[in-house]
Amino acid sequence: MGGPKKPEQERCDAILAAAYEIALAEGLDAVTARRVATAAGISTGLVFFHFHSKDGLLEALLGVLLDGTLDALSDSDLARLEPWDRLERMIWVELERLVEYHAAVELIFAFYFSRRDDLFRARIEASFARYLAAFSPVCREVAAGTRIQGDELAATVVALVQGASIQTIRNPESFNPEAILATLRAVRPA
Amino acid sequence: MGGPKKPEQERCDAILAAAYEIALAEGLDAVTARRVATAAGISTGLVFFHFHSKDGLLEALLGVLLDGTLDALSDSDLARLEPWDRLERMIWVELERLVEYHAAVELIFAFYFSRRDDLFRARIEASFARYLAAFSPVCREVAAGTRIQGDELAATVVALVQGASIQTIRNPESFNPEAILATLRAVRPA
DNA sequence: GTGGTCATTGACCGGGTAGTCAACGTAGAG
DNA sequence: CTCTACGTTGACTACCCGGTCAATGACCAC
Repeated sequence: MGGPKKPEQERCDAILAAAYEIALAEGLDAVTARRVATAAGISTGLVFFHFHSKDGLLEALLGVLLDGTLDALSDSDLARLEPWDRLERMIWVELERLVEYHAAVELIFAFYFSRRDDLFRARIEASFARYLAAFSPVCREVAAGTRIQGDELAATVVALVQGASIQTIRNPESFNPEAILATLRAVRPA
Repeated sequence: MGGPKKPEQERCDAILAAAYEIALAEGLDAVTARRVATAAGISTGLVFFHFHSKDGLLEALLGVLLDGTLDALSDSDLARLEPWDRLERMIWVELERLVEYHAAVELIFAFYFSRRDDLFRARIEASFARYLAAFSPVCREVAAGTRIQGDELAATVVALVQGASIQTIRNPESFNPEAILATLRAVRPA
């Protein structure tokens, strides 16, 4: 028994990397303490030593997923554009990211729907809510002086982007962000 | 051993009803042969006698879900309306249905994301595809004579409706279909 | 009645799971 | 060098799962 020691951070990262790989390749159900331990080249007990429980491991894994896929939304360097152009640009960037990270986004949805308690949902909900927060300002600008209500537009945009994420998961190859963008451009208020 | 006999149909319905109830109340993971049998007041063996395997039971349950929630889309009695009014109306009806059946829709998504093989996904995909088929004709009519492309509009509408279904699941109480409809009306082409 | 068909039971099996723990190495402090 | 603190191991427990099956009863045709 016993074996070489590594710093906590390094071990945790290795375990999470193994869990991430298994989840991507075979889905959330395949993420068991044993399989993760084997994939990381350590014993099962060590997983619990570092993450206390399986839920602890999954929470950490969810954190990795959310940090890597949903938390880059920003319109800081777009301030010079007209509001509608900025909105279009933000949507475009987001749709491209959804295509790129569709496997990770699928895992996030798998987390969301695998449980009904708040353990995972609260975290995911917070990330989703950031969508609304990110789109709201520009939507209000776009709506100003039109018949459109800013908050209603923001709700619609969020629904559209999230629906697009489902399309991306359903069929990553055939999903075409350009179709949605083209429609938006065509209904652009004068 | 042995016990009162019931016709196959009646038994299957009772088992499915029990499974449905458990799934709604506690999620898909809670649907085990034992729990379903207990809830239906029968023995575990009988579940397998009637459905052969757990996957068989889940497939049947998914069928019940899809029949009850996604398969009523139709625009037959709306032919007299202008294309755009018809599209609005269809979206409205669908959004209201999503709110009403949000628990069942959530279960459908749980089915979708619980597995990555085609056992459940193919069935759900077929139902989702019917969305596109249902919206395509009216979208083409709406697009005729405008800068909008019919098929692109249809893809956008499907994404919007499916995104709205996620919003409904996230927060059934606060989700407001009217917000989306109002935005659509505001961007309605002349 | 009698025989046969079939729904029904529940104990049972093999297997995978989360989580525990006493024993054991290893490294660093004194 | 020794002692202590802690990372590490893997066998172990308790549990629940899907699935099987011989025994059993209910029902029907004759």
